[in-house]
Amino acid sequence: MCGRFTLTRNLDAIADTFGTGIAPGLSDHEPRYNIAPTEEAPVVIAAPGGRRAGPMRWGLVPAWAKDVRIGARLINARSETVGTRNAFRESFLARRCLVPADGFYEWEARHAEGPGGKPRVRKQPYWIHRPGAGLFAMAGIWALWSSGPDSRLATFSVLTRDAPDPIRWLHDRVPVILPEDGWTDWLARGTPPEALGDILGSADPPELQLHPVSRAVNRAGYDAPDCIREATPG
DNA sequence: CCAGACGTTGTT
DNA sequence: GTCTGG
DNA sequence: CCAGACGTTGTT
DNA sequence: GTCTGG
Repeated sequence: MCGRFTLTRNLDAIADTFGTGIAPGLSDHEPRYNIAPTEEAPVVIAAPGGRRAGPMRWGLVPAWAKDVRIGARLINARSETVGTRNAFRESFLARRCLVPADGFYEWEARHAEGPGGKPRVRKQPYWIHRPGAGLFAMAGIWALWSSGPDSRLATFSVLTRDAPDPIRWLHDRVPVILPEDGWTDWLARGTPPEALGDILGSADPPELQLHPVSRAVNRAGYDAPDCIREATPG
């Protein structure tokens, strides 16, 4: 499921929606139409002076990891089990975050014929977003990893849940999207684990729309407005 | 006890 | 670091 | 998530 | 087919 997402709004809009200050590393954020695993994105956490948005790498690297490469496999965490998994539990209990987004992608495998009648699969991407393409908060967890005495890397993972009916035909999992009234408790250090489960379990997904887009988005590293432009599939 | 994994998705 | 499997 | 690689030796 | 990188 959530293997790509968009964040086309500028920093002012993010700061405004999430009530954050901006960490130094974010001052140059440009609209993003194709954020892929291992890339950096702005993430909101609770800080002493209030919420703060700072850059983190997508794909959680636990503190005990010997190698950053584990992060490429830890881009999603199932909300149903995130509290019990070795790789996620500590982050779930102590380091939760909001991942600002205004859309994400899912793919439909279309079976077609290639040259010589050979079967091949065309992967048709769909952009999924709120009506009006407003910002929303994906539930996330994060970790700090040290590769040496002076180098620290902040990484995050996006929580998932069963897809709601309007999306299910396309995909059975979606990111957990937290309503604004759950943000503070989700981010707070002191929220008890039971309450966290309630927040995740009661998070009704917002109304979502989807439409097919150019297969240009399939290529990680291609990041331009036509990633979200409506395309005729097939 | 030690060694090795630590995760999700989708597809059939 | 902590859990699971052998 | 998708796309692209998947490997080593030795030579320049 | 499966793993890695983005």
